[in-house]
Order: sequence, then structure tokens, then C-alpha cells
Amino acid sequence: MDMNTELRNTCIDTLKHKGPGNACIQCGFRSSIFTKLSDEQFDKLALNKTFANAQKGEIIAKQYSEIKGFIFLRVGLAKLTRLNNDGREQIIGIATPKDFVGLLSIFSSKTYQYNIIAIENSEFCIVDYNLVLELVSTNGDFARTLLEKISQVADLMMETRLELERRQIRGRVAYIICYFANEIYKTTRFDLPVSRREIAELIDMRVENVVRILSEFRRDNIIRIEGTTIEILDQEKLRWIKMHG
Amino acid sequence: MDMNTELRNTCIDTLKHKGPGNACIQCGFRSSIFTKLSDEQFDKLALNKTFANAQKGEIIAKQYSEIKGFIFLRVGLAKLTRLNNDGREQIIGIATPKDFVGLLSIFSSKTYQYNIIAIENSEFCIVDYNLVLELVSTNGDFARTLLEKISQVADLMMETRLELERRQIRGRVAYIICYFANEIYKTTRFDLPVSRREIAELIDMRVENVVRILSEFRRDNIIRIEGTTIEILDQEKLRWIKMHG
DNA sequence: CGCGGCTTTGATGTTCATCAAGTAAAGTGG
DNA sequence: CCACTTTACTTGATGAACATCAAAGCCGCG
Repeated sequence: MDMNTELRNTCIDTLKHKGPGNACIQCGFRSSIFTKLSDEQFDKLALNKTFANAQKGEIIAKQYSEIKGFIFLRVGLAKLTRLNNDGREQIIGIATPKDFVGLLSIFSSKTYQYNIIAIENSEFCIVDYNLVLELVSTNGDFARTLLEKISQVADLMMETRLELERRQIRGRVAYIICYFANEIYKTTRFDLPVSRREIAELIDMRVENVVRILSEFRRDNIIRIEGTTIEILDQEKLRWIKMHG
Repeated sequence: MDMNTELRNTCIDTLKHKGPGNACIQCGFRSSIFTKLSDEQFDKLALNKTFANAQKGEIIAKQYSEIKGFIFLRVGLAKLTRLNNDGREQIIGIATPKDFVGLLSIFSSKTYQYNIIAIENSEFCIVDYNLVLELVSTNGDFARTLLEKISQVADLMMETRLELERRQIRGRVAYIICYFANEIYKTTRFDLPVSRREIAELIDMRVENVVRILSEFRRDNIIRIEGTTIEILDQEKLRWIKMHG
């Protein structure tokens, strides 16, 4: 966690510095969607943002609560969830570092459409909502960047849902394991940040079946499980199941 | 179809008129997302748009083909589809009059992410892509309107997918019938514009099961079916199935 | 007429949710 | 520190929901 604390210090420092153009470079905040802002505009933004962190399991934002600002996830992982009418919790997606969490629906409503809950200890910045709106109105290039970003997020989200929908349980579990390995941790061996129940909620299946498939994968030497750690042993076979399972 | 031809004439007329602020009022084109444009800006847009129509079944835009412009559906209905890796056609959603079809992913890629196919005889306008981009850059208020619109579309799309996902087949079929009745035709008696197969693709089920459930609904006097016409007889029961089925 | 596409119904097997029960791990209060 | 509760994980058995296969009727069209 050396890098994380270093990042935090960097960003907190820049809050005091407020040297034009230097702020928040290392944590990727500026390069995420704010490249088209002038130094003055960006500094104003940087000064009006607040820093916060959340322990694993902590709620960062509640569904239907008023939107206070844009949430930029600096370090950690968070899940987006929503409560169904029938009382079941559904996980929409997972936010990774450098994401603006819930960006997609932020312009359509005064309230968050989803719960945002940390699934790893997380650090994030909250940028004032009205300030961003003002910038959209006054800086067209920034607005265009934002449009592109939102469009990308939407595409990715739909793609994920549609891909999951058409798969059966084996394919879905394989999909999720690959997702964590390739998209998030970029390694074949990682600590699962979510419980079996959460995996089930993420792929719209039942806990028991998720467990069953994981056991099956283990029995077939496709993965190894040690506590919360998962290691992919047979990438080929897993990919095959992901595509055809 | 009197109203439709009237609308078409209206819009085609305005192309010749180009009187500031008067163009395309009746077909809802301007009020959709262009309210924040100056009259000059809007007129330039209106002059650079092309009018087209598509017969039922005709392809308006192909997945992965280059984006020529923003497609504004004036009259008719269109489905958004995509081809899965396994060769199955999946229907993402249905576009209704006054929709900018595929707006959601239009800023993220140079190519259309979905097929757009007319499921009723349709009329649409295509607005030049680069012109809109230019307007985004130069008119911040317009950009903001666009952001709100995209955000709404994204929310609605996700909502629909998530709602469908968690239902079983009876609930899904009921959901779709209600959707056509309430959202599209706004009457309890209407002509289904889609085949049984298309309903199946829309709700991610098999044709046979869709047919079975429709027959079941008919047997239980929930709906009446005459050819392609569907009439809802027991709205209460249908709504109940939609919610709890 | 005959062909292909769409629709419909029945029979059958697979997949998955549910129920049940038990183990392990982790927190809680005395 | 230990009994006690709670929560997560795991496996098996059973039934419900759905896909698949098969077959037949219908309709439009060349």
C-alpha cells in the first residue's frame, strides 16, 4: 500500500499548493476528463473538491439520496448496486480507480440512481456538482470530452450486461473471474474482493450455484482457491467456458 | 396516416422556407434537444440535414458501419439490435418517434454499435455529425442539454434491461405487452409491430415459450389476439403478472 | 401447387432455484 | 477466554422453469 499513501499525500499537498496546472496530476484526476479545462478553471475545481475515504463495506452514496457531487474514485474498488422491488440486491457494476462513479446517470436526476459501496478500502474526491455544470456551459470542449466519456461508460455497461445475460451460469462465472483477472487486477492470481453472494448478485444467479461452479472449476483444475485468493491455472479452458459455456 | 404525411410535408416545407426559428417545429425536432440553439445555429443545422424513410424491415443503419450522422426518428418504429458472438440476434430496445436513435453510444465510436432496423414504415432525418460536434464545442448550453438527454436515455435503457433480467418469462411477456400498450401506442388495443421471434429476442427467451405464454394469457382471458392485433382485456391481472410473475 | 417463413402445441431433457443441512469462520457478550 | 450467535461457505436432493426437438397448420408468394 506504499503507492496508495504516496498518492494521497500528493493530492492533499496539491490542495495547499494550488500551483496552476500542477494539481492532482499523479492520481489521474485531471487527465480523466478535465484535460480541456484551462489552468484557472481546473484550479477552481481542485479547490472546491473534498477528499474522503471509505472502509471496505462502507456506503459512499445511497440510492435516491441527493447528488452532492461527482465522485472520483482514486484508490480502491466500489460496487454499484440497486434494490429491486422484490427486495433483492442487484449489482450493476464495479468501479475501478480513475473512474467517475455513477457518471452515467448524473445528469438525468437530482438523486443517485444506485448505491455506491466500497468493496475495498477506498479513497475518493468529490467535485462540486454545480461547478461542473457551470463548466459544461462555459467550456464547450470540456462538454465534448464529458460526452465522449459518458458515451464510453454507457457502451461498456450495456455491453457487460448484454454479454452476461446471454450466458449460462458456467459462462457467467468464467466471465467474472476473467473480468477481475484481466480488467481489474491484471494478474492471474488475486484476492477476490467480493463474497460469493456478491458474485451471485453481480451475475444474477444464486449463491449456491456460484459456489457449485467454483468448486467444479477447482475440481477440473481450472482455478485454485485458497481462502479468498483465486489463481487461474488453465486460462485456455477458462476462456473457452467464458465464450461457449 | 393522415397526420404522418402532414408532418412530412411540414418538415420538407421548412427546408425550403428556412425562416429563422420556424423550422421543424411540428415534428418535434427542435424541441427534442435543440432548444438551446440560436436561430442561426438551428437553421444551419436544419439546412444540413437530410430526410429519408425506410420501409418496415429495412435497415436504417448497420452495426459497425461508419456513423454518418444523428438519426432523428420522426414517424414509425425501429428496433436496435446486435449480433452476438454465437450468431443470435439480440434486440436492445425500440426507438419511438422523436427519439434520437442510438444517441447513447454516438460519441464513443466512429461506428454504430447497433443495427437500426425499421419495424414500421418510418421517416427520419439525419443530422450531420460534425456539425453537431461543432455545436457542442461552441454552445455550452446545448452541450448540457445533450448531456441530460443522454443521461436519461442511458438510465432508461439500463432500467429496462435490469427490470427484464430479474423477471421470469410470464413477467417478461407481460412487461412487453404493457410496454407497447402504455409507452408506444397508448391504448389497450394495438397491432403488434414485431413477430413472436422478435419478442423472444427482445426479452431474451425462445419463440416457443413466448407463443406458449401468449396462448396462456389468451386462455385466461387476459388478452385477446386477432391476427397481429392484441387487446388487453384484464389490465389488473396483466399488471400483477408484470410485477410478480 | 409447393416452398419457406411464421406460428402453434406437445414431449422431453437440461439448467437452475429452492430447500435442507452441515461446516467453518468471525464477531459478541459474559 | 469461552459459550453463543451470526454470517459466509459448501454439498446434496428435489422440483420448477425453460430450451430443445419434433410435428403440424397457416399464409403469402413465386
